[in-house]
Amino acid sequence: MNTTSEQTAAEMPDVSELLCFSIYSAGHAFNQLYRPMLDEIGLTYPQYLVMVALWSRDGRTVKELGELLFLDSSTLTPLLKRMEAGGLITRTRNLQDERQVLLHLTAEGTALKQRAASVTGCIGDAIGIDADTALKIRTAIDALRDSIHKRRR
Amino acid sequence: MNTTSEQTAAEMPDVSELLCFSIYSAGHAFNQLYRPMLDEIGLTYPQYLVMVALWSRDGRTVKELGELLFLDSSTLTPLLKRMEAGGLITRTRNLQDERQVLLHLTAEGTALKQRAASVTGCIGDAIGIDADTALKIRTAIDALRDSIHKRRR
DNA sequence: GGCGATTTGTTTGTGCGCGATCTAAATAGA
DNA sequence: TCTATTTAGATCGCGCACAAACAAATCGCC
Repeated sequence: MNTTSEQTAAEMPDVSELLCFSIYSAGHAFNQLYRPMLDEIGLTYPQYLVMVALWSRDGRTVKELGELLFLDSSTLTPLLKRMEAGGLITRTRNLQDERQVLLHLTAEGTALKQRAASVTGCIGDAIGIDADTALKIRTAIDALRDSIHKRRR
Repeated sequence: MNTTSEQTAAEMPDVSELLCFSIYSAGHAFNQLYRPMLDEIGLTYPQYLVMVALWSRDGRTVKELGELLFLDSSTLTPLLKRMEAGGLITRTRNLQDERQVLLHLTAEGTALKQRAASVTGCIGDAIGIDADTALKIRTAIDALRDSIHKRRR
């Protein structure tokens, strides 16, 4: 008996027993649940998250948005360009610091919030759990995520 | 007061309050946690899940694998081809039903299990939660995912 | 002021992930 | 038997997601 990788074949758990797989597949399920509703307002799921972030506070920088969504600028730049091309947001350099790009909602982007509100409501109905249970799950997962991020530093 | 989308601006929750976002970002965190370890054995995270599935039962069809992992053939076919090119698995048509493709581990693919065992162990240490808590989270998320899948039928 | 280090965002290349569409094999029915 | 339907995979197009490499602006420090 030792602590190296010389383990018996029986020690590899089934894929369905991995916590990471539960989260992985639940993420896909949410994506698929949102897709048809978001299709109707012309958003992808990550774009929807960007809009939610900007609806709550307009004029963020790419970096701020990335820290909020845990996404890299190399993911956000093309995504934001597509949203700009779609007329939802504007991307302008900050005149006080030309390194930064400021993100602002257009009138169209702001107006979309009303239509998106019903999507958010539908999701709540669809997942079929009460707010208290949802909060408990969310708290546990957020703690897990933050713990992982901490260990990656 | 009515039940249409005419809601006040205040009703859109912050992105960090969305359960779907917690799962979305935790999924990314897991992916980033696994990546450096899986890099060393030449696997991506979805490829690792395929390997775990085949280590527990070899000779699955693409369809069976897709049902287990909740992935479409349009995702799996190219992924499995890359794994075949990498010498981890073989893809052969089932002679009893030529529509099916059987997936079998190569000697190299089987051998990789030993090295992967330490990865799975490292993850357990890294996330820093006890098995009981992990099981509770997993059960809740799995129920959520299945509930979503049920409503999409 | 000048210059190296840091910060911010972009580009590039690779690999998912999925809807839509297609092909071939198997099956069901008349 | 012969055709219609179903099933299993493959292909295509698009949009993430991220590492690595890059460019430009700013900061720190003299």
